Amino acid sequence: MRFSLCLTSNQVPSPLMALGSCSLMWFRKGLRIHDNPALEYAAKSSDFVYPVFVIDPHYMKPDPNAFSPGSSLAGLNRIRFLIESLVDLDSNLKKLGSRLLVLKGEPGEILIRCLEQWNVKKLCFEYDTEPYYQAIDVRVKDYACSAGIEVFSPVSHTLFNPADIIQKNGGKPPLSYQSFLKVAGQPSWASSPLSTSLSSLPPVGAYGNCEISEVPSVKELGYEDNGQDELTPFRGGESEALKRLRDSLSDGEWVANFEKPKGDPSAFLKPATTVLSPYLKFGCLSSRYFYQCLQDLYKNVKKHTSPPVSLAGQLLWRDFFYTMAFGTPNFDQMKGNRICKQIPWNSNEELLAAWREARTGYPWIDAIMVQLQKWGWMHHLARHCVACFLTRGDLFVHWEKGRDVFGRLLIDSDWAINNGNWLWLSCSSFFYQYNRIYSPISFGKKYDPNGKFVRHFLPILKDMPKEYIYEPWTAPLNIQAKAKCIVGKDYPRPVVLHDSASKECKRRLAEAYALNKELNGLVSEEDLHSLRRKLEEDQNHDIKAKRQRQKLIG
DNA sequence: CTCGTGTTGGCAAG
DNA sequence: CTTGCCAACACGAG
Repeated sequence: MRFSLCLTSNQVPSPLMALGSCSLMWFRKGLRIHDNPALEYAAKSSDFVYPVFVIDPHYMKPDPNAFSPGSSLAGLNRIRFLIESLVDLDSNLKKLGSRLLVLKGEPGEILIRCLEQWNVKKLCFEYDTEPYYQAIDVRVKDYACSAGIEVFSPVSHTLFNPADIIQKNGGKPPLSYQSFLKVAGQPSWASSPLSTSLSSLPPVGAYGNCEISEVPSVKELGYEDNGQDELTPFRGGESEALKRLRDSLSDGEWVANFEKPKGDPSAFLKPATTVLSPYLKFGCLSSRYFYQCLQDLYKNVKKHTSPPVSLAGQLLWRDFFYTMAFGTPNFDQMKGNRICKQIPWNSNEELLAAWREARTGYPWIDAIMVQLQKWGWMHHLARHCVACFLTRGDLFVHWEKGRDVFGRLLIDSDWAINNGNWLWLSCSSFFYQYNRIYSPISFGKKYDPNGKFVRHFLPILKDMPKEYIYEPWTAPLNIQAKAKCIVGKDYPRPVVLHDSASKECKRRLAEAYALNKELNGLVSEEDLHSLRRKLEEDQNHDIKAKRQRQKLIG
């Protein structure tokens, strides 16, 4: 376990010190009691513990200009999930004789003010590898060190410490999952049981004139009841996370035989996966505890699946992306990203909006996008389908645009994993077989030939016969009329033709790959610009040639 | 340099 | 339900 310790004890003794030693536990992710080393350390030999959560306006303040209800960064479903998680955390802290102190403002600034006012001796918080927190944490740590406050910042959000893996691999993160597994080995903590219970916590100290509040409601944060008919069915919080974990683990056979690629993306009444990702994202569930439970279960069965497809393999994917993201400058963009292929994506706002607003005209794609808006969660393969469609499969829109939409609307959206998967799906990194394109028609049909998933999330198509539900534009007009869904009026026509669009995408990627190879990855903005022009010229030439051919035939 | 491998494509044939 | 083919890539081990 890594932590930084600063004991430059030049602090002037204050009269308050006689009251006993105080610790501050700063919650950000890690919204849990179980397996929380920072909380445990804060509680150890302290007379008072201040459990603090700072409401960051950057993340929580309503933004009326955003394309969906929520803040500028997070949709309402995820904000609600976070609030529920905080309410649960507060209630669990109360059971231990403590409570959650909620403050509002820029987190670094607020934290420093708390440290100043409360005579804190130990500052404890879970280490966070995201750039946003890295910047805040440097500032807070600097202050704490200069004030002689001990800082304890353990890595407990992931199975491994990304920095350890990078070091073991010679300074660079392992670029493939298999090499990651080899370098990572077994987690250091896995040999002994994790500490998962706390019997009590020291009381909260006096907090003077700091503005403390209870966990606010979504309404108190300034969000109107938007009257949306269907909200996410997933409730936030550690209690819910542990319940869901126990439910999943209770079917040992299911866990032992779990194979990620074999799940049914159209299952929504009973999803084909655990739906523990949002709880892992906020740390309501410890990934280490989950991993340990899985190892215990595997020990007691005859045979079980293995990484990458097993359930434990999914946690390792999470660590893989965390490590890649931590060790790759500009991981969240194409420019200046060492591992990202430079591709002349377009920034067609109309195509992007059609995708985002579930009106591409492909019911399978649109239904998934509605599920994203309403639930903030979709099956992994459903995410693949829409991400592929937006980028390398059909629309050739920049993956960063899709990343932003997912980043906002998913309740489990996680900076490292979201960016990693968009790099993957767009064939920008990790995965390069751009000929393998998910069909927006046949992929969904394979799992759900009757279109139950489409009918649920796109009720306008609920009476469309199953023969046409994945391609309603092919239905004869009388059938469209009978189904009360005229394509072009009640439901949009396809924004592109999949056959020709996907062929064009493949051609563009082939050209872009060749350019990346030729320039050894050092593709400048001008290079991309001229490639874009060349591709357009070729396309126009193709179209003209086709017209000529048609003229000759006609 | 070659060769094997890579979490999850689509399609047709057997 | 399984197999082979499509057309083809990057990466890393040797």
